Amino acid sequence: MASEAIENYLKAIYSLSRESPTGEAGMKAIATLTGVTVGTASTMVKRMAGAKLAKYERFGGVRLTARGERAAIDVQRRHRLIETFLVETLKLDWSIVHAEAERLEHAISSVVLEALDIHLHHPSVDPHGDPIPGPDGKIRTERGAALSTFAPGSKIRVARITDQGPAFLSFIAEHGLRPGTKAIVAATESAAQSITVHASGYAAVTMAVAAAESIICESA
Amino acid sequence: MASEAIENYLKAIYSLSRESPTGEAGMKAIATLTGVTVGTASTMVKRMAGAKLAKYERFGGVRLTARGERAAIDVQRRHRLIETFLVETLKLDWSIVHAEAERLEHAISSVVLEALDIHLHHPSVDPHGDPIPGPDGKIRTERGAALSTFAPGSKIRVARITDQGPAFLSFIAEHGLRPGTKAIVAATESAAQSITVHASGYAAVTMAVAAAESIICESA
DNA sequence: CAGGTAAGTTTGAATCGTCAAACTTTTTGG
DNA sequence: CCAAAAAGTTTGACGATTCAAACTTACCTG
Ligand SMILES: [Mn+2]
Ligand SMILES: [Mn+2]
Ligand SMILES: [Mn+2]
Ligand SMILES: [Mn+2]
Repeated sequence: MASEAIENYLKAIYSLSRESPTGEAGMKAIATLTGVTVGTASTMVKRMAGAKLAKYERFGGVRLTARGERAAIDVQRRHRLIETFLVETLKLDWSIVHAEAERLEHAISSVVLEALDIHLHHPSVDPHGDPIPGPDGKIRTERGAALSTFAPGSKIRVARITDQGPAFLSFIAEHGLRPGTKAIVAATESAAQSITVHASGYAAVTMAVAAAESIICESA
Repeated sequence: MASEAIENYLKAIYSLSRESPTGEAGMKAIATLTGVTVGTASTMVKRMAGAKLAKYERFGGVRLTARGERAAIDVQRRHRLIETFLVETLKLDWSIVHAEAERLEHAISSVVLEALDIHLHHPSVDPHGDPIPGPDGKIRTERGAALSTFAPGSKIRVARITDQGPAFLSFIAEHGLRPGTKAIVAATESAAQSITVHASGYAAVTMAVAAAESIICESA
């Protein structure tokens, strides 16, 4: 099995290459996401290439091999099931579970994981709305567009939150913006680079368009 | 915080010195319990002494400092609460949970731990009958005597199992011998070094006296 | 008490993961 | 096209944890 460190690199490379148009991750981004210096990331990626988990050439981008990708998805499944458990069963606040899962994901065995999955009745998304990969590594495709792309008057449903920071999560939850809630885009103000959203039963909230990029929604 | 390795040494020294008459643990025993060579144990204990977690002198026994003991008890609390959770909530078999908890105990934060404690309604013993230390480090004293010390005809109640091996645990569970069950000592045969126990609703079972040392019971 | 055995210690080496700092290559904006 | 800037690579070092093997001390047994 991959070490805890390697598992973190796998996740980082996986999610970075996911959102990059080239399908490759840069060293700098890998280093930042894993909280390590660029030199360290470079060294470790080379080691991962030796272990047939990643593929890269000097000064070129990094991508995972099939083996590496599968391993990354496994870690992601563990992470998301654990987050779901922490919120659903232990009633922890969704704003803190990401950090907790970051450590537990490396210590849980597949026996415990599958028991957790059964206990939670095979959830399909985690508390942030991210899809939970199946035990076979299959992931349901994610739909939706950033809140920032909706026009005033749009009726939306929050699908996912891509910023896992506790402060942001707490802030938006106070205004009802959690995965599943419905809301209306009340206004956009291009001069102020702001967008105002109103979830029924909550006070309307105005936030920067940049912040609204982290809220993925569907038309509703 | 202590590293995962150090936490394992802490637990080993703690439980060994607990059961030793001198209150000290030997290097050989520490090494065996942690699955490491004696040289490594020696090196690590010296390091722990430097960190004021253990106290020892060359060629003398090892004991924990107050700080070390407190840290060891914390790990034990985590271990036992996790075991309880795995059995009670996730319905895993008690014969395997020890090994699982051995890894998870190092990854769980106090926030998650206390949430687990609440979810389980503050259990006082783990699935093997071992007491769960309180968050303050207090441990209820353990009563009972080894099954091997009871005379034929004794009515007993199983209190704890001190052998955490899956094979032994599965074996005795098949004969109803879990913490809490009542049974009668049907016979002892000194020539065969055996003892026969009968739990109501189960077939009587004969085992070596040495094996019966691992089953702690009270008169009932 | 004298050996012999068991227990404990030291040393030298290896692996893993990391950093800082020097260096190299690529990219980018005039 | 060309000089900074950004990105990436290497090297040397370090701390943590471990092993094997040589060595030392303590404990027992006849
Ligand atoms: Mn992690
Ligand atoms: Mn999540
Ligand atoms: Mn452990
Ligand atoms: Mn136990």
